[in-house]
Amino acid sequence: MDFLPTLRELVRTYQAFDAFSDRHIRTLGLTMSQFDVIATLGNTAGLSCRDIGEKTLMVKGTLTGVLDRLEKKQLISRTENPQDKRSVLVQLTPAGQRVFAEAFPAHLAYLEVAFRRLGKQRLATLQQELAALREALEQTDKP
Amino acid sequence: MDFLPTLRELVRTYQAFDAFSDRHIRTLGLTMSQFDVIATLGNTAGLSCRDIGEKTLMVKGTLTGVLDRLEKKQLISRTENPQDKRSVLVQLTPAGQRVFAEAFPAHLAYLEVAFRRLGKQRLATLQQELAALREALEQTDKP
DNA sequence: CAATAATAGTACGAACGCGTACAATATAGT
DNA sequence: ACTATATTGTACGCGTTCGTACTATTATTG
Repeated sequence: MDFLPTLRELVRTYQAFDAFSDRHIRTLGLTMSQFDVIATLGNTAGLSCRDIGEKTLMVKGTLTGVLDRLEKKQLISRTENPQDKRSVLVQLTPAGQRVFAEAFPAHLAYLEVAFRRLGKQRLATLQQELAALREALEQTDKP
Repeated sequence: MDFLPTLRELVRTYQAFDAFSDRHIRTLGLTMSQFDVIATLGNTAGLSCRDIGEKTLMVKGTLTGVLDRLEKKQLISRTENPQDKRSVLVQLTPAGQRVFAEAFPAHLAYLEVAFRRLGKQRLATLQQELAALREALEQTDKP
């Protein structure tokens, strides 16, 4: 049973990251999910909900609401996709592109200050061990 | 900017853990938060909301709703604390204790299968690196 | 001792997050 | 071509999460 400290640390660290990131994003008038969508749409010609969901790890049901609120803020637009009338083309509006151009680099810089404290080596180790845990979790489900 | 892969892995791994844990807990008719509260109350003579919040990392506003639903399921009781009439003594009911006695060991065993795949050494490393990141995040906020 | 500040919970609104059900459209299989 | 199946997005309900405001009580302090 001595995985419990690691489990607790995973939860605590994720929560610390989430709070840290959130604190900055809110100063920009966005939520994390909204920022995530804008960051995903930046430098693209538009994506479907399915694509956005895959990249942001949101399920489609969640995405609908987030897009609704972004649309109300006039940061994104939804247009019909002529190739496939089931799907929707989601794009940044000019205002959305301005937010992206400003908020995205600012947020990366903000995060980098914290992450850089660890140093390249420790970041690499952490990534590797996290991936190992994730694979263990995913593999344990399968069979 | 090469902390991004580590950041992504943190999010993915946490999400994988969350989904993995949740899948099992739901089969017991509980949510993660509800389980968390029951696990915290197990083997105690009752705790205040404040105590529970500290251990589960929930803010009090969140806790109220979770406790409401546990009370409706008759798994916990809320009684007045005579020493301090502001605070409330939250305890497991007999039914709650039965759920604790059954669900808690079962869930630990379920989690252990996945975590054991990593081995003691890697778990220790992961815990250590996570803690380092958390401290970096917390320190970056302070000044 | 009275005024003020701190603390414990609850109430409430906004936004997620997930699962399920659903309508519209596309793709396969026959 | 025609039906069965799959995919895309939305609708909706339940539960969580957070922040803010509020009530009731306890501590502090002038």
